[in-house]
Amino acid sequence: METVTIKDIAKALNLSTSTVSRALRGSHEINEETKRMVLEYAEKLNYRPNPIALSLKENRSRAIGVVVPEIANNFFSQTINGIEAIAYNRGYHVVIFQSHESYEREVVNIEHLVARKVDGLLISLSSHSTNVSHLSELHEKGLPVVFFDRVADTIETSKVVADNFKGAFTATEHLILTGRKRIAHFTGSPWISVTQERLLGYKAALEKYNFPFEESLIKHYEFGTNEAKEVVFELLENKPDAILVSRDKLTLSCLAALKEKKVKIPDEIAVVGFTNLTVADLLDPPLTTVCQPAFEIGQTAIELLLDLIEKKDKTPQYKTIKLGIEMIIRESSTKLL
Amino acid sequence: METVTIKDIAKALNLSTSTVSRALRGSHEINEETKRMVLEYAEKLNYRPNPIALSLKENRSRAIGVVVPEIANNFFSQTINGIEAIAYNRGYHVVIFQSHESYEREVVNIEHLVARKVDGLLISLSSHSTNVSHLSELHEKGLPVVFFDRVADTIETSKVVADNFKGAFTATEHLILTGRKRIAHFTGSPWISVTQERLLGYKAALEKYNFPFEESLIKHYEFGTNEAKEVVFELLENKPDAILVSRDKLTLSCLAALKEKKVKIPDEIAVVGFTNLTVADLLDPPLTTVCQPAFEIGQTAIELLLDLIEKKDKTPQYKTIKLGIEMIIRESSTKLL
DNA sequence: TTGTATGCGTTATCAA
DNA sequence: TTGATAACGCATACAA
Repeated sequence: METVTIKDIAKALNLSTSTVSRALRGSHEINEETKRMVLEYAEKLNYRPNPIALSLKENRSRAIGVVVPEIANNFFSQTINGIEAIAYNRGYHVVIFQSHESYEREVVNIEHLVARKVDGLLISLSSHSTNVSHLSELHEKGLPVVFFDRVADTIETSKVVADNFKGAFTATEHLILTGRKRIAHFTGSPWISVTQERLLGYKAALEKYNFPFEESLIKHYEFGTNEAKEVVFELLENKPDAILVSRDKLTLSCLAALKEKKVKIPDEIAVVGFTNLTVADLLDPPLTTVCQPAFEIGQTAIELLLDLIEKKDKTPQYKTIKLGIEMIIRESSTKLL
Repeated sequence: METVTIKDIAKALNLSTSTVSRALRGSHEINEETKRMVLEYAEKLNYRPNPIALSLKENRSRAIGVVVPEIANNFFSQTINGIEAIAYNRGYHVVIFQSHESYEREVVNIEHLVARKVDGLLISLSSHSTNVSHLSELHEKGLPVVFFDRVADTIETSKVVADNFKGAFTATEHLILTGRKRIAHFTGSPWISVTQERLLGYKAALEKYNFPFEESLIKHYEFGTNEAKEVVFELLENKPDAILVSRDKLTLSCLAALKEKKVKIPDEIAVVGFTNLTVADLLDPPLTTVCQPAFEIGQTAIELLLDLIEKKDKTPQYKTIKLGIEMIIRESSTKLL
């Protein structure tokens, strides 16, 4: 795979590489005629500057590193689309890594990205990343980092999240107002920010209506342990009449578990899922969802990051942006209440 | 973001950069004691070789470029997981780009990847890539390229696909054997390989059972045009009693369209979807699917690619691998036949 | 066993 | 207006 370099052009045109470089960069300290010649010839040979050489020289790459727990997930793939849409327009490209919910993989991924001299980092923490020193070090060294969705409270930088508290509050309130008495919450690892916020929202709604908080109605599922369905079965033993579920996969597992136990939805148990599943409408009954604005989260996050990158000289303006979350109550999901 | 370089180590230890380099590379032409010292100090400073400098020097990157139409799609995200699993173990990393079903984006993506000196390319063509000269040129220049799923017949290199012919044949035969008389086929752009293979399988099954082939029972949907649901409505005018649908999104659109028209599935119309949707079991009735081995396709593709890359000196051994496809007939989807 | 010099592709600085 | 040179980080051919 040989490629055309400035040298090739210089040799062919009997010029020095610096002159060719100037011509290509559109410098003004150059003869118009020479410039024309160079550009023409470069075009003919389909010359492309070598970004690797540029990276080495400038110690940057015009690339953004993105680390997500997984991409086979509606929320994250939609977020990535939002990130890409903006990055593409602003001349950056996006390098995506998956942590697969593993702390170790996350650390390795980030090392790779840093070694590759990404100009900034967008990250949603793996569910096992309780220690974030790998990130705080980078942040202190001056690498622009923006968190989205699963954030680290201990690191002071920009963050973009959905209003998980409000989402959980609204969903729980909805269940209460439609007559549910024993509302369970099936959620993810207790130490990730999203889980905590949702749990708080759930509790706040219970409190508002003077519902008792029952520990046994909360179940956490941790990735890579037992089957999520089993956890739902345990939950069912405590006789909930509604379940508020966090995240795509847990929602699917919950529905599968209920189906397996032949539980009638929503007659016996109502379900509300925090999910960006595209099939919620097709289910029977249609699933009531609390939907995160994934695309917008991605867009907002990359915009904040690019701002940090491009104003790197000034003292950084960190922002935490909380985007509205939408609850979609689909017809018939509450029909029997 | 300053980083530790060989120079820093050399200076601190009063050595030349070459000695340090040798120590780090584990060369044998070096004093054991010096080596120990260097390694120790490098460890202490958390030295990491700069892959960009290496890329510039060696004209390669230990990175694989992957171009897919979109990642917010079960099939492709699962494929990417397969690719990553192998690449990671063999010391390569994976750079993912989306063509968003656009020929122009695909061309730009590939240019980026080539400029970044990827060691090889894995690609599933966008639905608008009828012209593949951008790829054949690269292939002729010696860049290892492996196609998966949506392949280019005109380029002679390794390819990994599912047995789409057989999948469509089996599905159609299943519909025939369960008593369907007017089997429609709702599918994607006519010029992509997958569409063609499936169409052939569908036709072959009809032929085997002496069913007439009816042009009006075939509908193609092209991304970015009108609504997929509208196309299904058109199809319904021709009174099918079964629909074989290609791809995730089309299957969802088809189900949504049927639901909107209050068509009873499978009583009035049976549906079989070529899809890797994880919710097929949860639908009512459960959806019969023809399921591509996405993870394995990814694994196989990257293995072939790495073989091409690592045996670049020898004359390349191109293979076309067709992986088995699985039809999952879920209970009750045929209950009334 | 170690050091010096060179080159990968590009641009910035300085000299002509 | 143009050219020569150095530098980015690393590895290696060659010299010591």
